[in-house]
Amino acid sequence: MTRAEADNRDLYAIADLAREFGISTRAIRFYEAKGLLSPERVGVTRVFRRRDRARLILILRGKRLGFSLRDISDYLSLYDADRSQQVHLLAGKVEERLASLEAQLSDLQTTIAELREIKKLADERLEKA
DNA sequence: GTTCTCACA
DNA sequence: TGTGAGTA
Repeated sequence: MTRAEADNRDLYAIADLAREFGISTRAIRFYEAKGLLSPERVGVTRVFRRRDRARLILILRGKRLGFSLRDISDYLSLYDADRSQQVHLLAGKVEERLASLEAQLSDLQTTIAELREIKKLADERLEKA
């Protein structure tokens, strides 16, 4: 199945989505258990529609950007309810995440500078010996 | 192949 | 934030 075909189809088994996105079926069930996904059922078997697939894409993107499942869940739950509140929440979370990353970057730069200084001193001692 | 639950890192 | 194992 090509990506375009996957995009147009409306019914997916859990294994289809796991394969397409390179994640485990366990992870998909885990996201459902956490309330991020709510596939239909045929009997006991999950049936995912385009909507669920779209949500899964958002989940994976959120994870890649470093957001918790809780954050992503909060965001997704506002999709139907209140879109302007959703955008508001997003803006806040993004700002928070940026601040966190910038703090990490700053810490890393401090650590790198310190290590470089140690390296410099060590190299100088080697030259004398 | 799918489901669920429990233990575990 | 998931995985492994056992079950049906």
